[in-house]
Amino acid sequence: MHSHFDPAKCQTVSEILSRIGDKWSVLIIMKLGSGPSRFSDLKRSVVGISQRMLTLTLRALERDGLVSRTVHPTVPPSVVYELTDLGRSLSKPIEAMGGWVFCNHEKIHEARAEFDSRYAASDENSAELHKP
Amino acid sequence: MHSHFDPAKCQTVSEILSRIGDKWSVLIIMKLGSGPSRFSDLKRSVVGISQRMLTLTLRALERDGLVSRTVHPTVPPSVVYELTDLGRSLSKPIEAMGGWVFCNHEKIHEARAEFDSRYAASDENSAELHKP
DNA sequence: CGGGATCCAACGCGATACTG
DNA sequence: CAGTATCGCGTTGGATCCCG
Repeated sequence: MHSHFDPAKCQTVSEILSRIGDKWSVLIIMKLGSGPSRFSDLKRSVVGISQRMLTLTLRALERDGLVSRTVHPTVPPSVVYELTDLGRSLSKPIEAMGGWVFCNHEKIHEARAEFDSRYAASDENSAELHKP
Repeated sequence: MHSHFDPAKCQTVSEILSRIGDKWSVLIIMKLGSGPSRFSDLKRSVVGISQRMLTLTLRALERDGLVSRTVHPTVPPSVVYELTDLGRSLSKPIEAMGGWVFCNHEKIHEARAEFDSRYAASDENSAELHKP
């Protein structure tokens, strides 16, 4: 049976998807899906992330109960992040999305290329050469 | 065996998820999942969206080949948007995400409440940050 | 009716510097 | 090592006006 798209459910889905669907959350969840990581590990694995965004995203994920944060009071402090049960259960639909993207991203890029070439033909000489 | 989270795949997934995971795309895809809609229909169904964001989001979805745009040259022009086959296939993993959210959003809100109350104790005026 | 163009406010996010 | 604090700019997105 198919679920209908009732408005209330949609908005909740949208809200959560906006949260976990941002650029960095998915990458972090995917990385943590293969095991716990320390802060520096994450920073190295998630290429291009700033320490600020890593901290903010981790706190958001922790706040949502998807990631746990464990501080080991060693002399150089080490903090280990790990998916909670909730976070691990989220990995499944994310993997489903991942599978879909893996199967269809070529079609998307083809569609984009076609769309762009069609659009560029009618607007090719309006490229902005000067900016205020 | 199941897919590991290899970096290349993750970044592609992240990119697409960022695109379709934004606030409005999901709502529009969900709405179109129940059948074709005209521009005004969508504007009315997707509560809170501005005509600008509706236009921009629809064009992005069209560019990605997820939505088709059909113009009927009637005297009052009418434009009908509809999911493509690709868009319909995307509905499935989105529904999977939706199902997960539907089952777990209470846990998320509980986790947030607990996190906020714990955090508010040490910084009581940070509660104001979450208000519109 | 559908949507492009423009102005402007808000904030997301990176870069940098400083703590414990 | 694992953050926090501050600044600054680029992008996002709403409001408004106008056009086919």
